[in-house]
Order: sequence, then C-alpha cells, then structure tokens
Amino acid sequence: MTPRRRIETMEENRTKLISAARRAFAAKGFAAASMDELTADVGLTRGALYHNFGDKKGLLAAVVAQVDGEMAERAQELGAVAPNDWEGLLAEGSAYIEMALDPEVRRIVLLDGPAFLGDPTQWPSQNACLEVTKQIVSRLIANGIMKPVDDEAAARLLNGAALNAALWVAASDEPSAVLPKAIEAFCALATGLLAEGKPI
Amino acid sequence: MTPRRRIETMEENRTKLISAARRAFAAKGFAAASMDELTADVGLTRGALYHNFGDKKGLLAAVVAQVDGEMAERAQELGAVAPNDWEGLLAEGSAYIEMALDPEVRRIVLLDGPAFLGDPTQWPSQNACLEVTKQIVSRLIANGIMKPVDDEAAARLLNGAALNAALWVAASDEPSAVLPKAIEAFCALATGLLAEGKPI
DNA sequence: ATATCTGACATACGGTCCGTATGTCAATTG
DNA sequence: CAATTGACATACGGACCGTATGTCAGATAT
Repeated sequence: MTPRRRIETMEENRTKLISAARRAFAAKGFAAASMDELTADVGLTRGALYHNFGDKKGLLAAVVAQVDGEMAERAQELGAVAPNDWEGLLAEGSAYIEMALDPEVRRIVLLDGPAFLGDPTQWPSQNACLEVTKQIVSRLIANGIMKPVDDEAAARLLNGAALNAALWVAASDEPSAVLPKAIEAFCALATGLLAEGKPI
Repeated sequence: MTPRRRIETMEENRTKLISAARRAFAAKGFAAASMDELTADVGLTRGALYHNFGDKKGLLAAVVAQVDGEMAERAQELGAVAPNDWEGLLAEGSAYIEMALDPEVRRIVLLDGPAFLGDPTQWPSQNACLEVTKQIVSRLIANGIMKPVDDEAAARLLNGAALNAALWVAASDEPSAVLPKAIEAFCALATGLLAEGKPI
C-alpha cells in the first residue's frame, strides 16, 4: 500500500460521507435517515462522522452548503447567458423553479434545511442562490428598470414565489402540464416590479 | 363524582392533547418534541395519544388542521372587510405575512408541516388558507381585473411570496423596520397580475 | 532508524424515544 | 346485576443518537 497522507484520506472520507448523506437525506428525509446506515454505506462508522462534522445537523449543514453552492453556480451560468439583466432575472426565476423540481434539492435545501437549520439567511452558505438574485435586482433598481423597492425584499419575494410554484409543480399529477402555467404566472407577477413606463 | 359520558371525556382528552401538542411543537419543533413529556403535561400517557391519533404524525396532522383552519378563518374575516376583491387580495397577503410572524404558525404549519406531512395541497385540511386566496383570484380573473393566468398558480405564487417575506421579517434583527419593506415589495409584485389598462 | 506522540476513526455504552402488545377498570348495555 | 365494550395505562422491544474509551496508522523528534 502506498502510504497515503492523512489529510488526503480525511478529505476523501468527508467527501464520501457528504455524498452518502445527499442520497440518504434525499431518499428518506433528514429525520428518518440513520447515521449508522449512512456511514456503513461508504465503509465507515459514526466515529468518522462525529469526528468530522460534530453531530447529525453538522452533516446536514455540510450537505446543504454543497447543494446550495451548486444551485448558485447554475443560476449564475443562466444569468450570464441572458441578453440583459431583466431577462436574466426571469430566466433565473424559471431556473429556480426547475431546480426545485429536483427531489434532492427540494427535500434537502427547501424542506429539511429550513426546518432543522433555521432561517436560510443565517446559513454559512449565506443562501448563495438568493444572493445572486439580490445582486441582479440591485443593478436593475440602480438602472431605473425596476421600482425602487428594497432589493432583499424583492429577491426574497421572487424566490419565494418561484419556490412555492416549484413545490406545486413537483407534487402535481402532471408536472409537465402544470409547469408552463407556473412559469407564465411567475413572469406576470414579476412585471409588477418593473418601473412605470418601462414595459418589457 | 358525576358519572361522565365516555364521548365527553374522550373529546376533552383530544382537545387537551392537541393544545399540548401546539405548545410543544411550536417550542421544540415536531422532531424534538417528546410524546411522553407532551402527554404527561396534561395528565395522560402515550396510550391515549396512540389510541386517538394513530401515531405521532397523526397528532401533527390534527394540530396542523386546527391552526390552518384558524388561518383561513382570519383570512376570510380580513377579506370581507376590504372595499373590493383586489384590495382584499392585498389585505390577505399582508395578513398572511402577519400570520407567518406568529412562531406557532411558522414552526408548525410552514416548516414542520410540509417537511413531515408532505405537500400542503394533499393535506386533509386541504390547505384551507390557500383555498381562500384561490377563490378571490378566480373572481378577479372572471371580472377581468386580473390577467387570465391559472388561478391556482397565481394563488400559490402570491402566498409563497408572502410566506418567504414573512420568514425573512421574522428572522430579521429589526422586524418592525423590515415589515414595511416587505409589504411594499409584495404590493408592487402583485400589481404584475393586474390586467393591462386597469391600474389600482 | 527507532521511539514517541498525535489524531482519525472504530467500538462500546447509556439514555431517550417511538410503536405495539397486553392489562385494567369505568361506563354502558341487556 | 352480570357481561361486554373500549378508552386508556403499563410494559416491552427495537432503533437511534451522542459520548467515552480504545486502537492503530502515520507524523515527528532524536
């Protein structure tokens, strides 16, 4: 055996545990997920878990941070593609709805996260996805395209609307039929934030 | 002792357990609430609980149904006071924000409810509060005041926006300073649903 | 190179909690 | 008044979390 560095294996184990936790939390939910089972799936025990993450909620926080980061990354990609900030905001809203359709995202970040870790704005990951929205909103307000409302308020309202729309779509019998209705309503709602005399 | 009717005492015990559960769930959250402790607080044991509600989630469902019903009742009261349906919708949104500021409502109905009972539209209480919003939206669309978007989509987006705004306000350092920003942004957003050429 | 030490992880244990199976007694019924 | 029902208490088994202790590979010092 090649004598491996301690730091290396430790990082590997952290990665293993987080990926196992993503699967377990998404499948059973945080409360029903067994730490014994979860760690055994990657050939470890709870000893590794409590040493690396402190407690069960610590592991959830790590998983949430990872998924939240991926969501922000994807949101920024889509925002960069749009021809202007306003289109980018709508695209990001649609992207948020789409992301919330992913069972892993929905269960871990949108349901168990707030329930067991508290308000998302207090998370270490700082609600990365919302932060992206807020920056776009700030620019739109500064450019006079949007009404001069509070930027954080607007960002939270938009993401909240998209979130609930996504939960509705995901739980519906025919998601593909409901999705366009949700996006249409979202875009209609968003126009309420446009400054007067500046349609489209 | 006056020989009490069985039905009477049973109903009393159900009421006792539900009110104790409201307190416990609001204070500790559903997952951390102990059924032994909860039942002992009202002079009963888990025997009574499992006989009346089946399991722990059954008790949560009963509590959610009660709180959700109270929310719908309050929303209808406020909607009836407004001079017209549109003003009623805005008033209801503000009311939803206000209700979500109640720790009991926030913890039980908005966080633990969706996390442990699944999608609110599938609840036995049939998401009573959302149903009220949907009816108002339907009338506004029929009267041509609102854009002809899907009524359920609009209702969910509005309530979702209000909900997240409320969570934000509640978690903020200075709720009283943040509240008006949230309401302002909400009303601005809502105007996006108004039909063209029908301002205010 | 060898001895010592550090720390990442495994193992063992105690405490708590849930759900069920069984027991009990008051209230009802004939 | 005897029999029965059923609402609730009690007892038990299984699972799980968090911690305390043990162990051994890898790092460090001489």
